[in-house]
Amino acid sequence: MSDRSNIKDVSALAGVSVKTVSRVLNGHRYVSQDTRERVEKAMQELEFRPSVAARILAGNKSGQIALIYDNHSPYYMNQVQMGCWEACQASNSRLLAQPVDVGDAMVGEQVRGLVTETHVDGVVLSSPVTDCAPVLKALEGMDIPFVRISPGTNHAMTSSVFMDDAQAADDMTSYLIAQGHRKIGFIRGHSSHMASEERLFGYRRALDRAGLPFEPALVAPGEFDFDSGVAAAHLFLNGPTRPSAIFASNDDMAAGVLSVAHDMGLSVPQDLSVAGFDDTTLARMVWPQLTTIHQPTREMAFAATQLLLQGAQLTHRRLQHDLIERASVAPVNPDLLSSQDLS
Amino acid sequence: MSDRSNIKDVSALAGVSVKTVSRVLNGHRYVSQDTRERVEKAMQELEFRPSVAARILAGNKSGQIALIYDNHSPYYMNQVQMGCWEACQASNSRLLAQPVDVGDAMVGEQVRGLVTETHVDGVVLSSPVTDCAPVLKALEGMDIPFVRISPGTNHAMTSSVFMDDAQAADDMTSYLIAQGHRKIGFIRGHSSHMASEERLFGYRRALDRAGLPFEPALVAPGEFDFDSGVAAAHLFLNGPTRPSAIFASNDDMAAGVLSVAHDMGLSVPQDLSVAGFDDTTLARMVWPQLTTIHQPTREMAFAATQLLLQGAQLTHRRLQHDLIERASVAPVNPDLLSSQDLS
DNA sequence: CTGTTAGCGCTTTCAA
DNA sequence: TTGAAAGCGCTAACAG
Repeated sequence: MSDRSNIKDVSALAGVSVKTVSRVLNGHRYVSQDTRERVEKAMQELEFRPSVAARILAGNKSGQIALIYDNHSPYYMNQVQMGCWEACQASNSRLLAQPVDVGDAMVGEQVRGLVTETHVDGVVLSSPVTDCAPVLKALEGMDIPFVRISPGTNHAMTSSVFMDDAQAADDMTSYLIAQGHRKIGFIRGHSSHMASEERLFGYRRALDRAGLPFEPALVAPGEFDFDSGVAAAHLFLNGPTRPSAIFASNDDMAAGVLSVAHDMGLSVPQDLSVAGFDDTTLARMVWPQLTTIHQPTREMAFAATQLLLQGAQLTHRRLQHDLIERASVAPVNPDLLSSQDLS
Repeated sequence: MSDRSNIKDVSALAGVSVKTVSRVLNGHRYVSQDTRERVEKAMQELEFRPSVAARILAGNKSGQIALIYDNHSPYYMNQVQMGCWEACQASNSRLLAQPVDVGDAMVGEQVRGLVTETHVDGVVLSSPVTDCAPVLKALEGMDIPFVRISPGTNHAMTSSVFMDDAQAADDMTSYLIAQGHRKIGFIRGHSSHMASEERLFGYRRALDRAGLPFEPALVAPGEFDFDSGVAAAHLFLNGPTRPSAIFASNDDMAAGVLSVAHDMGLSVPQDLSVAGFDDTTLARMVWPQLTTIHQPTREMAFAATQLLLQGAQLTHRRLQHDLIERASVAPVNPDLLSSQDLS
């Protein structure tokens, strides 16, 4: 705070009123070219930087938005932060990234506090805060715009950015079919997430289009966690209708399947193909043999932030996913299914 | 901004002056128990939240600090953010996390702008911004306290928190040597991080002490990301001087090496030992076969932030690293090195 | 196109 | 232990 100069200093140096300086600062029209230049020169000379605090207090917008997240995967959050950050850069806004604990009984209050204390103009919610009831309720009661990235529920409630889960699941299923698989186990996602239903639908649609029968025995329940994947893998691999490929609705469950496959001495993908959704790019790194649907996390964050900053009314944007094939998922060799490999 | 209540509303409801409310807000002494309770009740009733902007403008401290970083590894940044965040929580401060590009010619100006615009009370610098001359110069010229996490240069300049990178790399290298390895590939870190040089030094020192030759061909460049690890692994494993162990300067790169090893059908650690620095515990969980130097990143960030918030004068704290051995890294079996395993 | 005058919501003197 | 008044640096009406 050594020698901060203020708008008054600038106006004095430039020989104009403070209001004129303010106009220049905010890019208003109706400032003569000559005046504008004089003011800008003065600002430069004094290294003038407008106080955000003062602008907030005087005006009605802060130029700040908040990103609220509950940190699950570093990679996921990194992508989200970068996406939001880039959009803010482009709009000359500041980003306040605030972690919360969606399990905390006080989350709603925390968010309310954050918003009123900092005067942010809007809020970006990333999963799983997107579906955290206390937070949504707090935000709705505050008359502040917010956008959600991949909301699982209540799509109609706010603007949101998401991907086409049904198509993604369809793509992956079709890919597996093209590899020669005929019995493909599917592990559902958590029932509270809209995406789970969508993915199941996509799976069925692909089977249907390929003329393959839908077998209920090849669908296992799941809750998006590692243990669900383990349970489902046991169900499939020890059951009567043994699939040659297992498609999990997210990467944690796919990890569970891989773990079981490994324990049983099965090689992936020679003995069993495992596919999953990939939130983070991490899964791909960790398990190169995993073929995944890559979710465009960063792009979604960017788009969501853009939507918020542009003040778009209730807009929904669907972004494209990618199917990322890492290892060649070998066509099924039924003989191999029973052999006990080394590895 | 629907119905924000202000300090005046509170004072009216509580039947006291605004100054008294302010006193309660700031935890001043000299407020009678009775008055304090009345005020607190009024605040609660009105869901009062003090405007940060107003407090900044009126007072001389903002209750905000900035964390400035240049995002190289998501894991690393996640840990840094969490550490800073926790320290802020404890001190009731707000954290502004701001990415910058240390290569940008304007980075100094950007930081200067950030500081004066937001009125932050202090700044935490994480590597490699810790050693970014334009930023350091800008900060020094502003009379604002700042603390550095793992600075590579000018230790005496500011308070800092760091670990002994050379010793850590030395420890790991010595460990690998003790396991019987004689050819140990080393993957350097990003050149903008001073720690990279330290680690290379530690690697060389350990070799030297053990009487092993330093072979330039066993040092690969790296940029702290997954792809660097992949590239380096290819370089080593397909090159003429094939090492029996690869030591990566961070965990993202170690992951890349593991991925390649897997693709090539090599078992770790039977065919190839892989070691790395580790910002989180995640890498260790995912790859139990990985031996790592655990960097107390989060702890360093926490300590640095604490130092800043407590206004400690020129303090340096060195935190201890740990060598975490996960799987028994089998002594080298040269025969295995050329065999192409199934797996 | 430009200037004047009130505040925004708080903290800080200075009194009581 | 409490209160009254004067700003902090800016923007928002209103004038000119």
